Amino acid sequence: MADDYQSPRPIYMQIVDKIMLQVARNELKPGQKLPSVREMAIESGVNPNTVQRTYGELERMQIVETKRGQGTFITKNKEIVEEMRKKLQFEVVDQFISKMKELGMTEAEMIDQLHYYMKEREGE
Amino acid sequence: MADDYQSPRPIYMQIVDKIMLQVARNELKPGQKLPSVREMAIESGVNPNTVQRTYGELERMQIVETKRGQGTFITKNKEIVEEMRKKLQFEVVDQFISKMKELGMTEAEMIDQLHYYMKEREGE
Amino acid sequence: MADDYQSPRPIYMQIVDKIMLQVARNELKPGQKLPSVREMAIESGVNPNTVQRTYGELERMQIVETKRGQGTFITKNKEIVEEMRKKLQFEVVDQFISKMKELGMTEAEMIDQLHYYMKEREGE
Amino acid sequence: MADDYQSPRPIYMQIVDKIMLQVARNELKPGQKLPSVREMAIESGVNPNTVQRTYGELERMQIVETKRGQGTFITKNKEIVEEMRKKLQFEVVDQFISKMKELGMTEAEMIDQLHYYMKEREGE
DNA sequence: GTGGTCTAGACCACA
DNA sequence: GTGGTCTAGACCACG
Repeated sequence: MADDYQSPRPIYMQIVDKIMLQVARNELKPGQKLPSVREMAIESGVNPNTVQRTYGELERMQIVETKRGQGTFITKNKEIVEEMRKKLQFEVVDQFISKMKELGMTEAEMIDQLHYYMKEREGE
Repeated sequence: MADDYQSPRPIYMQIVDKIMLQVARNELKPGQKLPSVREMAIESGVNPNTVQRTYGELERMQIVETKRGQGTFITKNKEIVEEMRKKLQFEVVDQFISKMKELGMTEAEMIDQLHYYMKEREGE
Repeated sequence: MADDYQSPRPIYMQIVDKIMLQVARNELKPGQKLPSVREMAIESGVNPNTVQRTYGELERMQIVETKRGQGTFITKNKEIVEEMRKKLQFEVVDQFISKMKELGMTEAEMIDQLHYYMKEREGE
Repeated sequence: MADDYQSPRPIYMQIVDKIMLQVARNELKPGQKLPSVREMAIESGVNPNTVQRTYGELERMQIVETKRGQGTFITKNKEIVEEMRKKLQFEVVDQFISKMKELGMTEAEMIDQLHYYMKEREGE
């Protein structure tokens, strides 16, 4: 459903990405309950194993907490959420700068390119 | 050598990336001969099969031409090289914009972030 | 099995040809699962690597899609299948016309030859 | 020059093809002298080894005779030339019929296709 | 179970 | 010497 079997990115990580994004945008709020593994599997048209792995990964990152017998919840720890948000941003910007530098571009050129392609996207 | 065995990106694609970058920066010039499969294998510390795959991939992209018994050469077709260069740039910028938008940022904020992290990197 | 080790055409391409033909003749239908790499390897009496290459090639041609952990499937995109069918036909006819013209033959003569050799083959 | 380093067909066979065609069309006449290996190599922009192999192949087919110290000549044996001409034709037609049959086409359909693509080529 | 990558080592035709 | 193909066998992440 929201997953791409072709992409080189593993499906379970695609779902991780999606959830992290929803958290970062506050669409999923601290303390909110996530769908059960089975529900999410059906929703996403994916094997329950895959969702299990997604939740495991999110738990490792402390973005999510599993309460036995109750389900899986977004952490209430706002520091962690904030940290994650910053890390997401940082990674995007950092990767952009690194790659543009590899291509031999200066900061001014990066901004030029940015303007140029933003215009091309207008109306989206 | 220049490859990372941990990266999820396959080694043969890492070498593809490296060569494409060298072409984009004109460090590898149109018509120039690449090291033979065996030489490159030793240089890169990988199996010749892996390099073979790299060269095959580059040939599919028309960045490289192979002449039987003579070796593998950067294409002399400058249009293809230019197109590739643009595509590389576009992908980087496009991905940046998409991800930043997903994070809910405006163009002004993107440029802010860019400035901010560029300063942090000063001296590199 | 269905491959010819003497032919100048690589084995993996012979298998590609065979599958494309089966698709063109609708013996392999859109969405249908192909044998796993290992199964096909045994069926065809070749190394799994060789089949892997075959499937990779077919995927590049978009005739086949691979879903992680599930297997390899004929594309459901009927346009691509139809396009492939036409391309196969075109290539055969085009090559025939080109070569016959090189031999200095007119259209009438081509048809004559066609009739003549078709009769010779009767009963096949 | 007249050779294609990209084609899967070996260069020496591409030259063989070219010469056979010239003989079939009587552009090269029985008894006529071919250029020396060195001349032909320069003409064709190819390694002399490659031309050597070409002449060897043509000699094996008895289309050409080498007279020591004099050079290489098209055979005067018109039967062989005629046989070759027929064989060339046969192979083209035979391959066409085989492949069209593999695609599941009847004789009528073959002729249809032939007409169709001949029209498309008009003006060439 | 699936496909994907990699190594090691071999053989081949071609230039 | 060059690239191209193939086998055998291994390991991996993924579903």
